[in-house]
Amino acid sequence: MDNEPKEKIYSTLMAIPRGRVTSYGKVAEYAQLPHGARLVGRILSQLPKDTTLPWHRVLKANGQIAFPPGSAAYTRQKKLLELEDIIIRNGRVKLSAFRWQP
DNA sequence: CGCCTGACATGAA
DNA sequence: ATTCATGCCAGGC
Repeated sequence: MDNEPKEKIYSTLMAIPRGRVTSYGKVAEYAQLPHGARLVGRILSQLPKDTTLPWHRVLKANGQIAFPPGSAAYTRQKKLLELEDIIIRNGRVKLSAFRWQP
């Protein structure tokens, strides 16, 4: 089967160091999925809740969380990010953390 | 088989 | 900086 993309995405996620974040588009790019930003989102949405992947380190291209502010998922992700020294200011993550290079 | 939706990205007004 | 519209891919109905 063609589970390659999924595995690729998993590998990319695991490759993100602590205290650093990236965007769906970048993940898709490094996972060899051209224009697969939504695919990444799809995959993450289908991740099991007991996953060990750092999905919380994945944000939108503009540095915002992909969830509506105030929602449970948003709060959860923000919490996880703050635990990694990634402070969120006005719904926007610190740009310093956004520069992640493979 | 066609239409709609969604953890996105980008460009233009 | 904000809002609207379009493009892409996969799934669900």
